[in-house]
Amino acid sequence: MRADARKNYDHLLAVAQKVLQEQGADVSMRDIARQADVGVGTLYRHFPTREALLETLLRSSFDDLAAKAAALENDAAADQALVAWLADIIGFTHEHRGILAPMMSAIEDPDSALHDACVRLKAAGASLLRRAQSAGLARADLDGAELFDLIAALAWLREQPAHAARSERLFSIVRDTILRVDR
Amino acid sequence: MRADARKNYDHLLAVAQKVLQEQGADVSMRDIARQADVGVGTLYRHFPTREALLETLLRSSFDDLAAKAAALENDAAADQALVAWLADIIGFTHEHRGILAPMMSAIEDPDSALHDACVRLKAAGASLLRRAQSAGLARADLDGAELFDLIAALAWLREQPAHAARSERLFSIVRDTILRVDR
DNA sequence: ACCTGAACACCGTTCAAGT
DNA sequence: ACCTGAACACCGTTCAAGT
Repeated sequence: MRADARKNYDHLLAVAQKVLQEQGADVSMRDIARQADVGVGTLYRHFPTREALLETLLRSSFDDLAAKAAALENDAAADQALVAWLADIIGFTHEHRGILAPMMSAIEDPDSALHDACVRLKAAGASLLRRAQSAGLARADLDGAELFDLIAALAWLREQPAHAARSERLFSIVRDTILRVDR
Repeated sequence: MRADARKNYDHLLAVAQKVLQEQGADVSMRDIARQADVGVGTLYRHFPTREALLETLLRSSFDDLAAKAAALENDAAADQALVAWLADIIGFTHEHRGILAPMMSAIEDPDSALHDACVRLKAAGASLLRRAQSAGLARADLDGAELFDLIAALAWLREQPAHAARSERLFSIVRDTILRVDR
């Protein structure tokens, strides 16, 4: 990459990170280019789609979540490992406001730049679930796709301002359903 | 209302109903006006906000849901009454693609034209829940707000194309959580 | 090779001007 | 009293023209 291009690329990423943090993942592409003092075309040249930008920005976070899942595979308590990871995912989507919608589209669109990251997350969750099920610590009649739906639904709720106060309560309800705990 | 205004109003409603059905509740206001062969200003004059239009279009459906809830209050099986009504709500939001987002905003915005309808639904659900709880048929540690969140989350899932195949399965999982059924 | 920004096709919403 | 649609301030995305 040419030096000027590299500089634009890096600067764009830095600015995008800040702007996404402040405005959410659905901020306008124009706004990002504007804040970076760069033509819109330059933004699109480096990141042909919003998903490509999000993927680049969040790659390390996705890697962290995958690594965390892998580490938790060796955790003694298979149920607590699963729950801890679910909480991490929800925390992640909550930190990155607006990321859920593109992720939900990406999971069924193999051409999306976010597709692989989503598939990895889903697989990691499924694996943790299977392990908990093998240990008899999670309900057996649940598969990875259903688990993903439940997490996505909780993540969506968490994005609703009205719901904020009940966030932890509902997480624990769903958690107990997954683990099949009676209280 | 003047005769020409009345005619525009009625025509606008008829066209909006058709267009919303085809395109979803987030269709552009411009498109509605265009399809109705009317200036945008005329649409805004009759319906100052998208919520006002939606409220008018769906008023009878909201009334039906409220009436249904009232009728179910006298149903012998308090648990089945609650579940049947939940299914109705989810069916309603699914029939009217795109209605969930404005409803979620409306419930915390007293100025929204949809606010009252949402509050009524929430209250109706809470009442059916209390009745089921009194009969010992629903878990006691759940309140109306939490129930509303759970329904909203299921309704949201149902709007996700990827989730379609698991829709009924997840409904039954959440249903059993609410009723606290062990299988 | 890369950048720019005008251009195109859209929005939501308002409001002066017309009937 | 009501209707119209241009006007304003935005979008996403592309691509000819410039460096």
